[in-house]
Amino acid sequence: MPRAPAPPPEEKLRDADRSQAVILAAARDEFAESGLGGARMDRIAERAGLNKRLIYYYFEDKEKLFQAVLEQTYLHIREEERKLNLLALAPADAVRRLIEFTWQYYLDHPEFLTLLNSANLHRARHLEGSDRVREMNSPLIATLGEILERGRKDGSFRGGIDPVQLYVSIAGLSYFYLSNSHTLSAIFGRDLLAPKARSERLSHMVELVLGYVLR
Amino acid sequence: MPRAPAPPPEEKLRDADRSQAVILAAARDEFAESGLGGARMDRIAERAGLNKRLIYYYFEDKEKLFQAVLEQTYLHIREEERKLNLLALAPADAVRRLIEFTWQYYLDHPEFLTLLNSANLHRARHLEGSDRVREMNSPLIATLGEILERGRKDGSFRGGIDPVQLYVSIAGLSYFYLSNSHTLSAIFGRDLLAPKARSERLSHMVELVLGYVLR
Amino acid sequence: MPRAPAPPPEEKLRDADRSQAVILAAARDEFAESGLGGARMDRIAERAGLNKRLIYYYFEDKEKLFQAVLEQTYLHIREEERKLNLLALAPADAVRRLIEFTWQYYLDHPEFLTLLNSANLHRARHLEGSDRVREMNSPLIATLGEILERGRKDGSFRGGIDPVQLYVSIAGLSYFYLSNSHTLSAIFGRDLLAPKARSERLSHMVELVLGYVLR
Amino acid sequence: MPRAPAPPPEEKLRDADRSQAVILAAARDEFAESGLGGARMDRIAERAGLNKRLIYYYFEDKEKLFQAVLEQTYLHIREEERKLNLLALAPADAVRRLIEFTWQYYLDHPEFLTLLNSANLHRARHLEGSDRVREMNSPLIATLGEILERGRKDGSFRGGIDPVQLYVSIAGLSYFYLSNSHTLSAIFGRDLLAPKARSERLSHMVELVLGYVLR
DNA sequence: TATGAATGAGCTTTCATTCAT
DNA sequence: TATGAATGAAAGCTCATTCAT
Repeated sequence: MPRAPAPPPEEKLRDADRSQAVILAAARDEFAESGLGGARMDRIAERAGLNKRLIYYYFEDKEKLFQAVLEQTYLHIREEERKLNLLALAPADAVRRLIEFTWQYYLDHPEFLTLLNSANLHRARHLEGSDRVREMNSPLIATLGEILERGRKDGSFRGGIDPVQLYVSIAGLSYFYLSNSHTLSAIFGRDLLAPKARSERLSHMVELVLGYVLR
Repeated sequence: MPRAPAPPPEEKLRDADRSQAVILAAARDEFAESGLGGARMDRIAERAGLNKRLIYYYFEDKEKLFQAVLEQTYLHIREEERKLNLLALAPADAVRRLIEFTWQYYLDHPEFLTLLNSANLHRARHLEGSDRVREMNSPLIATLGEILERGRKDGSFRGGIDPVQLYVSIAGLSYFYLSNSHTLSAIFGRDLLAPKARSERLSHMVELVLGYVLR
Repeated sequence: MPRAPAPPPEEKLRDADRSQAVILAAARDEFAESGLGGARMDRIAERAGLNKRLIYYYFEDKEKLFQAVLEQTYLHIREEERKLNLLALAPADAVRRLIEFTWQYYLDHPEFLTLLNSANLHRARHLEGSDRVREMNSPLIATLGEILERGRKDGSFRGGIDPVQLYVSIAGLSYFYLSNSHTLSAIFGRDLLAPKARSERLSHMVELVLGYVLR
Repeated sequence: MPRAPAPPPEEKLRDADRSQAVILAAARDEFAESGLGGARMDRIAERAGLNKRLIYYYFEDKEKLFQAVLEQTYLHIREEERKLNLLALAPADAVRRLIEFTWQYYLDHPEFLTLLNSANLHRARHLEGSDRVREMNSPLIATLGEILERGRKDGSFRGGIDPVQLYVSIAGLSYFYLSNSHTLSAIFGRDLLAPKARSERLSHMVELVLGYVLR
């Protein structure tokens, strides 16, 4: 037979994994650029350099693929957050660090914002029943709760702060600014992504949040 | 919007104006529910109770229709904000009032959030070159600037606060919570839209912002 | 009543005629540019500066309008031919004159060519049953027959020439060259509409036809 | 044509090639019957017995499909002309043979006429930049030039005849008669496609052209 | 595991035509 | 005579998905 000898099984397996990873990355980019409704399976295949049929082979359909992308996306940011090792810092430093990280992560991963928007446009139906996602996210809240508790105990933080509320606020302050930066820049006639504007935003957010949590 | 709304000569709108208004309302709902990519011209026509062809007659194509919806949407919230008459209040009350209004408006008009998301997914290309939108939005920032200035002068507010930053923060705190409420509820396993959760959120936002602006 | 007094009846009538004429001219241009299938009633109305509904009022539908354009077109060329007063010329001069006229008329009225093409694409169903068209065209053949007969009698022309065949040949020699000039120019890599090319073509045609009819 | 026709590895065309060929044939018929504007993609698919989507898969859009049909059409007539092997005949016989062939080809392939008409209605924009078409057509002119040259040298033909002019005349004499046969039949009240009329036309054309080229 | 060929349903848009005045 | 508003049908084209290998 004219075909080259098949690669050893481990390598074949790796190819399969690699294909899935390549598809996921391509899908993430496409969904991020065009939203769920605007994304095209054809383009995802093209981006991945793989046959369209293969996407269906691995991910069943477009919705499931989007869900896989979402899960992977959450997994990534939560892993990065874990690496911050916030509990090793003084409470105020930990809060500041979290704000800085969130801001920088959103800046570095604009796809995160659009993917979340898409997920929410569709009422998070892609997350329903995904226990994995909840498990992924609870450690962050637990950590933030611990930080707030420590701050309260050492007298630096005010009491009664809900870690979920605080996390949502920290995320929202960066998220809205960046997610809507095009609209806001057009509306206010001012480039919100210019370097100076960025650093001013970060300062503002840190002052705002610390001004609140510090007693 | 292709035609300036002429004042109706009689007590009833002319059919043409009425049709355009009906189409705009239907389009707003459809775009809000499904996003730009997911919206269907068929469904917009059906919602409007009018022939699909008429939409093209008045609005040229889907993109232009979306743009018209966006402009009308901004127009509405800015008008409502103007009615608040914030400059008649004491600075701290004005800020609190703006937070409360923003929160309540987003709650009452969930379509505002999704429309903005869609606009941003498409990098605000629907607003580019729309001078009208900038003109609509600048008075709000001017008002907020005046409030901050008054507060600083009477000694109640800290100085150096950029009204654009503050506005973005106020909006973002409500926006993220509500826009992502489905995702967040799923993630944190807690219904963020329950009445109690809502009022807690509002308190949190007011405390956060006032804790920052008040000297 | 707030309306200006109606214009006197003759002027009104003239307006009606004028509108019809304007529509016909607009339709002729549109059909000539885009063919029957590609012509748009909207564009015809726009070209005419009149309401689309009026076209239907006067011409019933697109097909009938095309038919009216065709008839008017034939009427025009046959009238021009009649003005040549060919019977006042010597036979050979008359034939030469007819060739020159045909060539120049097609050059001046490119719409004539495309209208004919459209009519033929649709198998002349727009002319069927149009007695007017036959009546219009028979005088030309009669005239040409008379010229051939005179030439034969005075010994300058060969005998046995069918005037219909000759007319078709004269028309075809100009028609194909001009009607297909774009295609032929592309094919032969040579601009067939350049001034020199034109005069060469006319010489060629005259030589070809006179070389045949002259004994 | 999007793909060069690969020689089939087995005796049967591969499905892809066969599908493309079937689509081309169906498109040729539909365009010939209805023109470019009047042709319907649905009907082409139906004629081909294939899914409409497949047409777009292979030919991108209607315009490109028309272009592919045009190229194939030229290819065919030029191939048939080449098979005539005109250079093996005496000059006068060669000219007569070309006239006869052209006449018969147009009779046998009425679609050739309407396709050309459509192409010219659209100003040959489908041929622009198609080097292939020019390459296809130049050999014919070269051959005709050689025939004229031989005739001149052996004293039978007059000199100074431009092969392009002669070719255009030969084509035009048949083309106009057949392309406009419906219109002309209606106009002159005489069936130009009856057997007797046909043979008279052929005689007329041969006499006309030979009467010119022969010294 | 991987692919090119093929499809049905449905999309946005267009069109000739008619309604109401 | 003249018009702006409105429409049903159908057009070109696209999409997620499946077939056959």
